[in-house]
Amino acid sequence: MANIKDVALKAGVGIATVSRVINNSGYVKRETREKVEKVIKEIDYVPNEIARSMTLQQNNIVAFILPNSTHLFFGELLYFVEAELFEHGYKLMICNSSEQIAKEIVYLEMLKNNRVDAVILLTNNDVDSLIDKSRPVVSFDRRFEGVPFVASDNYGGGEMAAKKLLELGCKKFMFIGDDAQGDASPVVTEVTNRRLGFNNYLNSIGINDVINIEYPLGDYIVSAEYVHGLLKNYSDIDGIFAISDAAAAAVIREIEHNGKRVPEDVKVIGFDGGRSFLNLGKKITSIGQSPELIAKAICSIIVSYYNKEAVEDKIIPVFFEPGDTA
Amino acid sequence: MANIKDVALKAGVGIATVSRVINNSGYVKRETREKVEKVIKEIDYVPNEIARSMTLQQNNIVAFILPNSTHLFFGELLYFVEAELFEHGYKLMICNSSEQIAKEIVYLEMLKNNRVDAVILLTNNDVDSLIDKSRPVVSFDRRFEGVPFVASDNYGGGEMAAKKLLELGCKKFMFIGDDAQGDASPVVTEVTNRRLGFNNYLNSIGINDVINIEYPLGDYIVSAEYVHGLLKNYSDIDGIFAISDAAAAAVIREIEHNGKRVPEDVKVIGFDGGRSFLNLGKKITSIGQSPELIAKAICSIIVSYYNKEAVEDKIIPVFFEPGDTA
DNA sequence: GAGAAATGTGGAAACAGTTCCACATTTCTC
DNA sequence: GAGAAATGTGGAACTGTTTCCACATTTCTC
Repeated sequence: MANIKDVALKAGVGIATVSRVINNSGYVKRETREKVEKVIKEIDYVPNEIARSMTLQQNNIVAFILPNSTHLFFGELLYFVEAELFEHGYKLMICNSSEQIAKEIVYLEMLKNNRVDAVILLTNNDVDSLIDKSRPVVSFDRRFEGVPFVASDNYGGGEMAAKKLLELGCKKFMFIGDDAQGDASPVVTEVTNRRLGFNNYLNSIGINDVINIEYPLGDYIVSAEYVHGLLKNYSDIDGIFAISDAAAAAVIREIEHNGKRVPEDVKVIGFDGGRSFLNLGKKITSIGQSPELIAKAICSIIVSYYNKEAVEDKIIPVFFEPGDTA
Repeated sequence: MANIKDVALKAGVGIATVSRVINNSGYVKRETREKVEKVIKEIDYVPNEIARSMTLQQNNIVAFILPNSTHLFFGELLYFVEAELFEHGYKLMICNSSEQIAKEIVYLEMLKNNRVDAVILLTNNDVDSLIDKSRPVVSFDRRFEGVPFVASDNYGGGEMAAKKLLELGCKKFMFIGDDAQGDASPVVTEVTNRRLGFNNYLNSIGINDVINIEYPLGDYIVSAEYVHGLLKNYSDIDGIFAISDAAAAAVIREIEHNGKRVPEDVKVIGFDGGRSFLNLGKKITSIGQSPELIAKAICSIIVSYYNKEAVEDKIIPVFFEPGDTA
């Protein structure tokens, strides 16, 4: 493949001049520019971005580490992040961790090697010590010391779900989420915030018997048996807030399987936005997160890094998405 | 950040020796190796992959151009492609074209600049002239001259759907797909193959009144009105094969909206595999494509490229995925 | 029309590695 | 124990850019 030297030689100018033409920088006489441009076309020269990134110490590659792009919401987020980065001239490298910390570690190392310009981190694991904080990192949904953070207003979302279920006349409430640690844990995850928003609001109006049950991490893969086991002891519940739409769907299936009707007997609100092109029958009522706004927030932080501006955490509003299950 | 020279200096050896230690190549005395390794740890040296790719003329980055990772099947494919590439030590750059040829063009150009090692192409556009065929390219679901090709056995899938609907007693058939060109077009897309498999099989047993109707490209975004318009003139149809599960879902919704029952009055088979974690109510009966097998086929072609082995097209079997709609 | 400012150009260093080659030392083989 | 083979090491060229710097030429300004 032709390189800059070939162009310079053929055009009878110096390498520096060709570089100036390509980058539209410095002074170049019109005729010289035209001559060079002609040669570039002729020999089909394409600047080597790898060599550029070497001198510039910058490659405009952003990496996105996420558990699983198959998860609808993550997939949407990925889509919008990519679109937004594209607008700003960055490329996106995707790293599915499949929830495996080992894979996350390998990726985190690899990204160091590759001098990736920025990393977007979406993980449930405690990888604090592995993050190269000397480089731009943005974390979604999980706080790490010294790393800018973007998340939906999960606490507000929890409150919203509680209010809605109350409004609809529910009396006995349940929260379902992968919130292993409970209040004792030092780590306040965003899932915890959903639970807290939900519980605290209900507590604040005198409802103290909210049931909180644990749903396995990685909410998109659950067996019917598992869900059955979770729910079997709670027959009087009539208002459920689930950690995700996927969890909500699994729960609704189980409830209906047991002969109760949703939403007539039990109302269920999920989280993420209830979108699904494959939905047949009911649409899940949900607290929506906007992947587009989140993506924009993440990217604006990355852009700020590039411009050496100060970066700060961002909390994105959620919205109520009506459906057929509450 | 420390570089190889720093290591060499501190360890009192030559740069070449450090390189040999890192890459485990050539001869290095045990003591020397240990000394170097110690220094690497001490000053936290991480080899710069950009510089490496420059000399090696290879960066182990594969790009995947696809319309939209939000589409469930594409998202799954992306997931498995990434996982498979990871196993082989490659990184994946993702390029959502959003079906816009303009964005595809920009990406195709950019990937040339970045000397990406290989490109996986998933497009509906005629970008033949834009493909840099001097470099490894694999195309999924769309044939380009001189580009290795991977696809599901779409023709077989069409036959399979026809047989199944016949088996279930259907009498009047319809195919719904984004197959604008019709038989007259020179381009045989894979969608065409699904249609042909379906039609040809029915024709071969004497059924010649199959209705083929057009469904808009980008099957994941359609309005109810649009679908209504498509179907309103065909009240006697009782067996439908739709181009995708998303299309099937839209069609089923419309049919039920019009007071008919699925599958009692009309049976519908989709394409892709019927998977969806958000499904409530019916699950779509479908001809399944295996994203995992497809991903493996794509990656094995890329690996063959790297090893300078011959590459050849691969057709991946499909399977019948039972559901509630046929 | 002289001196200053603006414009135009190319050489060479720098970026951070790999690898060929030459040379030195050690180990083997008969 | 001599010659051959294997092992060990560093220098330097090379990958393809950008950019600083020095120098040349043109255009302004009074």
